[in-house]
Amino acid sequence: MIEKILYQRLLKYYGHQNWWPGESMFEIAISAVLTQNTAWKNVEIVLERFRKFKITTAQELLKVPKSQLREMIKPVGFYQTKTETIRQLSKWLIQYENADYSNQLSTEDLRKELLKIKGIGNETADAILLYALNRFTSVSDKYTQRLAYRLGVFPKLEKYEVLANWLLQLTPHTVQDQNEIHALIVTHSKRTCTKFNPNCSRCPISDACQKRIEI
DNA sequence: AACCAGGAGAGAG
DNA sequence: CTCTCTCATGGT
Repeated sequence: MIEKILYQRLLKYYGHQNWWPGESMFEIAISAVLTQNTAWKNVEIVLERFRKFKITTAQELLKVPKSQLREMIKPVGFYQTKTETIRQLSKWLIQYENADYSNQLSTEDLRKELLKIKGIGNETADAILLYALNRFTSVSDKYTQRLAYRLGVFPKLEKYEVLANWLLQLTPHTVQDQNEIHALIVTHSKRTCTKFNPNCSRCPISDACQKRIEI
């Protein structure tokens, strides 16, 4: 089964990804929102601005006037909605950090809280849980969806929950492995299979590819 | 110059 | 439940 070799193949070929590329819990959480349907390069522009203006904590972000915040994050697109989302997320992070019971809350409860924030959906919530809060969960996305389909794991493009469970079966049950597999799938998809290449000469899993069609 | 990028929400049917 | 629109900038 492809499940047994996929993780090993990707890891051997691409190496450890050392995700998430952020310098703090705050930066990782905020950038998870900023990168929604946006190229990471645009997120880097905004992160650099934040560092330049000393916005390195949730408290500092909330001090910035909304109008100024909108201008600062323009490069990532959807700047009006994302401004509201990162402000609400910042408020949540402050509450989370101040709560003594934060470590007692289950990952599922934290997930529900994050999903209440307008602008945070399944993928972003899981990304924050896994990469910012070091909680055990999986992060699925469109790349995972297409990859699983092309490998013949599912006969169609499956919904988030199904793919999230597939990822949990794919690797050992640790935070680090889920961290790695999602990063590997993103890296792999960006480098070789964003557009389907029927030759796939530099694809480490081309022999396992069953559905050779573009979706 | 269309098309996509490390999505999500609202509305229609 | 699934489909379709919308939000928006920056790089190919």
